[in-house]
Amino acid sequence: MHHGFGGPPWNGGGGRRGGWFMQPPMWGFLQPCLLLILKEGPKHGYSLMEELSRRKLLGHDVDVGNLYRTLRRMEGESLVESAWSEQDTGPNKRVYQITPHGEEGLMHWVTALEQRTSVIYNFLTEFHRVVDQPGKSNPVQDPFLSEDNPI
Amino acid sequence: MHHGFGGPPWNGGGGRRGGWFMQPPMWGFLQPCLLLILKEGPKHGYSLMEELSRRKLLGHDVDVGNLYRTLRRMEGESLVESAWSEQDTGPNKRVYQITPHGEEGLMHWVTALEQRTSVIYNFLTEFHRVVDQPGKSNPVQDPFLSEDNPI
DNA sequence: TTTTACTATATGTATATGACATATAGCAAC
DNA sequence: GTTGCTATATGTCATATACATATAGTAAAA
Repeated sequence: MHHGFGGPPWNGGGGRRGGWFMQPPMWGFLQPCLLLILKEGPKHGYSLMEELSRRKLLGHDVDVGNLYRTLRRMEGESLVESAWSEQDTGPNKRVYQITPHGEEGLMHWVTALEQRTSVIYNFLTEFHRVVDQPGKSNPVQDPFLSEDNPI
Repeated sequence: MHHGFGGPPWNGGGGRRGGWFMQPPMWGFLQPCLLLILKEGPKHGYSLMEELSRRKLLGHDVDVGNLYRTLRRMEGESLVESAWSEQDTGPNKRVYQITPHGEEGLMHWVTALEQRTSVIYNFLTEFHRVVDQPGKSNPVQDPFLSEDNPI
């Protein structure tokens, strides 16, 4: 079934590439993923990308452009530090290291994600309470207003 | 401890109002919350706002401006429909009703949130694996590179 | 009567992140 | 010389949020 209206891809609008109901983005989640990997030890951008893919931390493909831009932003916010590593062969690498402020930021992200889990759990519970009602008919469709719904 | 650098409030940057490490936003989550409430029956914007606060579905305060803007966008995407309800007393109300396309969108959001839960769970598991290591010292701080971390 | 407060809808503007495309460069294999 | 991989980076647009502000009806308080 084709809907003519627009809107973002995760609402069935299609977006630029016409995908119906794609996954909405998990905002800002790239950052704590990078901090977590960097907490295990210094790494450069490309290997961070590979590690994100390998361990499937993000839940979706990594956008390389966003990865490098995010790392530079995080450096500007003193969450990470970088230094050039000159290679004997191949292009040089910019190696990143987590800072104490970055570790602090990671801890706060962990707290936020724990809270987020409970918020989602609460939503899904409410959803099933509303939807999985055996014997109860769906809410009014027509007429628009009814005595059951005093607005 | 005061950090001089900028950045968004959820990175400890302070933002406009100087709060350190506030919660990062849960992007797009307002929409499924509205759809869920509307699945129980038609409602107007202001009462949707009250219901969101009362049931604490969002996990944070509702921004009234974003609420009305989101409802208008959702109507443009045919997720909801609206009609003016003329009041005997007080200002008129624009009453929203969920559409079949909106119910479909809600279902896809539920799927997305279930996946999101597992992604967060995976992240938190990895985090505790990395951090809660009794007897293991923290990763190298200085020198920047070490033999333990062949980059 | 002016002010305050509540109900109700809406717009203006700045910001942050994501999605997608593109640019640059070293190096190796074919 | 073309393709492909490693490695870093910018350009541009879309989208949702945060915060401020505007408008209007009603009612109670000052």
